[in-house]
Amino acid sequence: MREVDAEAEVAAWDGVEPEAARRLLSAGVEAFAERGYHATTTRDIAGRAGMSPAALYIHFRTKEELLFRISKVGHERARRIVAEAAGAQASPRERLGRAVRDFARWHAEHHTTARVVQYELQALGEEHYAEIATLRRDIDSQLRGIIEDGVRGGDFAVDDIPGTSLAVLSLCVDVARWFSAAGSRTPDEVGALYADLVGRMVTGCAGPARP
Amino acid sequence: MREVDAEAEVAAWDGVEPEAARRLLSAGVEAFAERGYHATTTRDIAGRAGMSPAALYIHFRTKEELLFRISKVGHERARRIVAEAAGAQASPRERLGRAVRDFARWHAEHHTTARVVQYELQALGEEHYAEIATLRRDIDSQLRGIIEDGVRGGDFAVDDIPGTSLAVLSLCVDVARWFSAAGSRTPDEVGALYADLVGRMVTGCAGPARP
DNA sequence: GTCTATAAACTGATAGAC
DNA sequence: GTCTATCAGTTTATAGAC
Repeated sequence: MREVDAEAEVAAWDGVEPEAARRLLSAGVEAFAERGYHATTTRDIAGRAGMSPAALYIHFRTKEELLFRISKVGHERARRIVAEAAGAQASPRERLGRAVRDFARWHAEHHTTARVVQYELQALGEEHYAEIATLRRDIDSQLRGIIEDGVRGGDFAVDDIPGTSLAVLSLCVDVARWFSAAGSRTPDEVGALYADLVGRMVTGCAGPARP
Repeated sequence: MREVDAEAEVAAWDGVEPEAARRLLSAGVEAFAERGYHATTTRDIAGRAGMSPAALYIHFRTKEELLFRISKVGHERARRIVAEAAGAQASPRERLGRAVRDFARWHAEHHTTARVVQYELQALGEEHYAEIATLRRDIDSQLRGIIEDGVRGGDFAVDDIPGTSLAVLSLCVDVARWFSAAGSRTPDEVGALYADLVGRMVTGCAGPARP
């Protein structure tokens, strides 16, 4: 199980050269997700990648830069997922469903990477954080745009658009915290469940037993 | 603002004696929430409490024990909030609304404490973690119980009860991550918004524009 | 109970051989 | 590019004076 996960995460560093840098990024994701950035030592990362402690500094200037590279690639992937759903030729309800399904599923399937992406921002330096924050704002506004479209067109009944948008994003992001590959739910199931729940959240109605 | 927050958090350690231990717990919450457990030094905690580094070890055996005390008191408070709503004499819809409103509001109002409670579990030792995990399972089952009651009585239309329960809990917990006292929402407003959103989540209906 | 001083271990990062 | 060896600084925790 662990090795399968590690393989899957290695595959995500397609553009990175040389191979040793990819191994270090993959080892970093594993270690940061497991223990947190500050509890992880450069020795641990290098060891997981099968190298000496010094080898890390050939490919990354500092431990923080390794984190930044992980965070950047992860955020770009997450942004693309939401942007593709938001830009699709479909109704707001279908776009929202797809955005939530794919975004939540990504956080489940890549929960190790997602955990680092979402919960280790604190450890980034000021300039690196600013760069990541731009990506995060874009993800936020893509999602809010879908909801705004739906409300404008009468598809959704939402009172507090920024609040609902924030809650939907928060719901999906937190999948990274609780999801476990050993648990009873597959990433696909999480995506389907969450798309359904969010669909209900944007639907105002006087259904059964609603006062 | 910082001093007001600090005062508010100090008030939470009512039962703890002596006063120096309360100051250390309060300083620990502040520091852990700001930088994370592993990035916080015992020097920093003691400094914030106006003491020398060695003074911490008079009141706590280790830094981890300080974290455990914070985590335990926080989890007990959170559990009580959910249990009181779950045990109220009211309809499932009212009990769920109250549970979500109060639980989400607590995570907003006490977001520093809640951040430590929810995001520093990793740093606990094995035995301490096991003790906390019991409290967490209880919170989980209290909430699921409300939803089960509602489904049984026909008040709620929920397909996946454990999944919905997990999502509701996750939604509320993650408030601690994003909530900022400087933001535009008050804890009361967050509670009201979340109670509304969760109310919709458990309502199946063929409302406006739902396929 | 609190302080100053310090032990003992570990950490991120570098130097220089190969 | 990678290694071994190591520096300089920091960390948790303790010893002993007051």
